Amino acid sequence: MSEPRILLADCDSYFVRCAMLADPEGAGRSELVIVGGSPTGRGVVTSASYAARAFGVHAGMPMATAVRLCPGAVFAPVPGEVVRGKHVEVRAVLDDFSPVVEAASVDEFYLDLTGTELMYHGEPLEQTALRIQREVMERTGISISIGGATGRTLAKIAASVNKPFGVCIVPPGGEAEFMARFPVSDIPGVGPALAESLRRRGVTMVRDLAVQDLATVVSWVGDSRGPWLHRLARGEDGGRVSRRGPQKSVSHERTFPMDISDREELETRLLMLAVETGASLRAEGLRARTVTVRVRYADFTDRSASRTAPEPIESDRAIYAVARELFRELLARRAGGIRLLGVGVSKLGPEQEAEPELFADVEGSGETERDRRLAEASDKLRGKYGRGTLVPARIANRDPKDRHRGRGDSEAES
DNA sequence: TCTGGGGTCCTAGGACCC
DNA sequence: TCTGGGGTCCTAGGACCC
Repeated sequence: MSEPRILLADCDSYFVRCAMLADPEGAGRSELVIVGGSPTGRGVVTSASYAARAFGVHAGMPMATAVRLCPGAVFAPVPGEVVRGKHVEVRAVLDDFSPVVEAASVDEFYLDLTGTELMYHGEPLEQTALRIQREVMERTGISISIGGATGRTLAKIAASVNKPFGVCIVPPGGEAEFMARFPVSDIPGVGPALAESLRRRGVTMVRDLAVQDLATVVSWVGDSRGPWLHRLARGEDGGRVSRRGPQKSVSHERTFPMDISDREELETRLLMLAVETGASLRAEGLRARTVTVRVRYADFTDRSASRTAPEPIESDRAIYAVARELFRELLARRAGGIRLLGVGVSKLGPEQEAEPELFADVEGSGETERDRRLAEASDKLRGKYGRGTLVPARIANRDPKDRHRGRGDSEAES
């Protein structure tokens, strides 16, 4: 068996690069570019150029803060179309280099080059990585950084070492030494909560963790994360590259520009979200058994309620019917201004082409054949004439100015 | 400074069944 | 009489990732 040879290709400030390509005359001409929600709204920074990062701007920061820190920047919305398009282009280049490519997110790809030594005539992994990097840049205009190691987690950490446009390969056998220098919070999967609980035990760096025995680490972080974290601290990374499984949930949520207390207004928003979720579900060719409603109150506490139907559903009407019941239960539990509302579906399965009479009025699902045909018809209309063509009467009857409020940032780009 | 939107995975308790 | 153990499903909440 040859040693695992795993690469992580990570696009450098990907959303910024896409925004520059989407708007060559605006963002494309500036060094200071910040991509995210509206600068005056409640959004956060999705990505900032390296020049803007020098001002202290970083992903996840409220836009209002970013404006204050870096007022001279060009503020751009998320360029959804370019983001999706370049993802496909980058992927195509990577497919030419590796038989196994896994898209871990829109801007990260794992490559498994295990067993390709003959194909590459014994070329050192670093040379291969440099060639991949150059070719991605030439063919797509996207800058990537590449990390390489015998496991996926180490490859991912390595990719961050020489960013941007860098390559870092961890030599086989050098894994433990490589890991020792990092804070535990640099390990993907160790977030603020776990890092803080380790810090209280005197562990900040991976090297502090590596000297602990397995039983101790398990007693600290639990049976499921303990063995994983213990091995990783020693540079033992069994993580390989695999195809992603089927999608498990579909959801849409929206933070309002101002908190909303009015129930009618909230139920109208809920309907819009149910329609969006239904459309996304059907676009994937899926049906769902569980509907979940999520509410975030003004004080940032989240509450959710979910219900699982005996039979899968797919129509906007059926999703909304369940969502409204759940929403009213949530409101009964706690009143007050609401900042965010979300509708999600899970327990997904494939859409079935079945005999209409077999599915008509299925006991318990509350969804009829008529509901499904109506949903299918509106999908076709939307596909033909664009989103917003067909909205439920309750939404269409509202003031058009009103309809625009509170829409997502990604829609502001068009 | 006042905190997005889309996901995945884990935990823990209760219901229900054998 | 007052008390088993395991498996599976559902629900709510939370950590984490990009």
